[in-house]
Amino acid sequence: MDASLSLDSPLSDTVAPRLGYMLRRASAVMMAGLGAALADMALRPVEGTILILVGENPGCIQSDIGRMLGIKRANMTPLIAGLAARGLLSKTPVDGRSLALALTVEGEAARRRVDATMDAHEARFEALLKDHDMAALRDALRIIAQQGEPGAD
Amino acid sequence: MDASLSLDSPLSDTVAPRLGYMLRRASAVMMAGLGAALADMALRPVEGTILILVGENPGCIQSDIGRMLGIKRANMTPLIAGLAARGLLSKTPVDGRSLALALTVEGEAARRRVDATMDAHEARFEALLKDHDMAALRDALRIIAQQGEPGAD
DNA sequence: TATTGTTATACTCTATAACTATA
DNA sequence: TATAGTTATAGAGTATAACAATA
Repeated sequence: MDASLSLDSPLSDTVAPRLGYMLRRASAVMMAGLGAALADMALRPVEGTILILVGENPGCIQSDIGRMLGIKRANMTPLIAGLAARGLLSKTPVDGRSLALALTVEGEAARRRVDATMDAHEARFEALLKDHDMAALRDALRIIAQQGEPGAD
Repeated sequence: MDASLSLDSPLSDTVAPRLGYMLRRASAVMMAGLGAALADMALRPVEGTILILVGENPGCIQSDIGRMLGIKRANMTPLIAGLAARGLLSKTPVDGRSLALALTVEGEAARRRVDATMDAHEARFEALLKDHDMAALRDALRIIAQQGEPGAD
C-alpha cells in the first residue's frame, strides 16, 4: 500500500523555489563536484584554495589567508600544519609572531594542478549556463555575499 | 613592521571571482541570516523547513521529507524526534514500518511564524537584487543544482 | 528483496575560550 | 592594547554500517 499521500499527487514543495534554499543546493553541488575533482590529489577544496592564494601571495601570513577565506585563526592552524607536513608549503618566521607562507617546489606543482582542475570545473558549469548572463549572475552573488559579516575572527 | 606583502598592494585573490566560491559565500550569508531570524523560535533552518514541508504534506512519511531535502534516513531520525519531543509534530504509524507526520496545533502556529520569517528574509534579498532578473537567477541556480546526485540515501 | 526507521559511529566544518608571545 | 599563533573543546552537518521489522 502507498504509505504517502496519494498515487496521483506528488508532494508539495514550496521550499524548493526559495532563493536561499536554491543557493544552498547549488553551492553544495558545485562544492561536491570540486571535491571529487580534487580527490585524485588528496586535497580538499579549502586546501586547494589555500595553495592558490599562497602561490599568488608568497610571503603572506597565515592570518591573511584566514581573513580572505573567512576562516578563523584557530581553524587555520591545522590546515596550514597539514599542508606543511605534506611538504606543500613552508612556514618561515618573519617577526617573531608571524609566519610567512610560501609554496615549496612540490607545492607549486600541486598548485598548478589545482588551478587547472578548478578552471575545468568552472568551465564545465559555465558551459551549462551558456545562455545566461554570467556577469549578472556574479553580480547578484556578490551583492548577496556582501550582506554578511566582513570576515572571520 | 608590515608583516605582509607591501603597504601599497593588497593581496591578490583569484579565488574570489570563481563561481563555486561565490556561490558558497552567498549561500553561507543567506543561511546565516535565516538562522539568526529563526533563532527567536529556537529553530534551525532545517527544522523550519521540515515544519513547512510537513504542514503542506500532512500524512507524508519521514523518508519523503528526507528525500525532498537530501537528508539521509539516519540523520532524519533525531531531527524528527526533536520536533516531536517539542510537541510541534506528531508521528503516527501507518503501516507498521512507516510513520505519518503531521503538525500539532502548536506546530502549525510555529509553521506560520517560520513561513512569515522566511518570506521576509527572502524579500529582503530580493529587494537588494531589484535591478536583477530573478527568474534568470533562479534558472541558473536550478541548472547548477540539477548537476548533483538525485537525492540522499 | 527492497523499504522504513533506528542506533552507533566518525569525519568535517565551524565556533568559543584560554593561553603564550610579540608588535 | 591589539595582533599572531596555538591548543582544547563543543556543536552542527553529513557519512557509512549494521540491525530489526515490514512491504
